[in-house]
Amino acid sequence: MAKNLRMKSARAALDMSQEELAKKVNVTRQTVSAVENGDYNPTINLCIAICKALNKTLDELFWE
Amino acid sequence: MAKNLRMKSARAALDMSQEELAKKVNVTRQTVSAVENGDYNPTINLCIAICKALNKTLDELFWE
DNA sequence: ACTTTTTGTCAAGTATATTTTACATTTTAT
DNA sequence: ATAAAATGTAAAATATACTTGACAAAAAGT
Repeated sequence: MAKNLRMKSARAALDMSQEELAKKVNVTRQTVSAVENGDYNPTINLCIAICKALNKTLDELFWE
Repeated sequence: MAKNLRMKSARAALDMSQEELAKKVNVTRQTVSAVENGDYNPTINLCIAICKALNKTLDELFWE
């Protein structure tokens, strides 16, 4: 899978580390890293939680 | 989880059965049924495939 | 230069998404 | 009314999302 640069960028715009985001969405830092690097296929609930934490919508971060 | 009535409605609008949709997105009919009934938490790739099959976006079918 | 924070990654384990098989119920068509 | 198609659901098996613990490397701060 491809890297999610939109997510990485949205997180950077809020000056938030992977660990901070991970804590906010109740997953591990490794999971956040894997999602950003396209290493796997997250569940929709995790995607929604990430969007809310980054003030974005699904289309903005995960639609093609 | 709550039922996904927007998805059910979008599928009905195309006069498509759960089985037809399932075939298009390469999952079983039971999985489509479970997603519509909110019985679990699908992966983002499945959600994207469903959106494409129903000519909708993630925000239209899965965002709150 | 050094320290601290952040990130990438890996291996082994656990939780859960998805499949398979199967049967009952509801809806639609004749 | 009856048959056929569509849907709900459940138990057991498999695939994979996610965790835990750990180490190395890159980036940022002093």
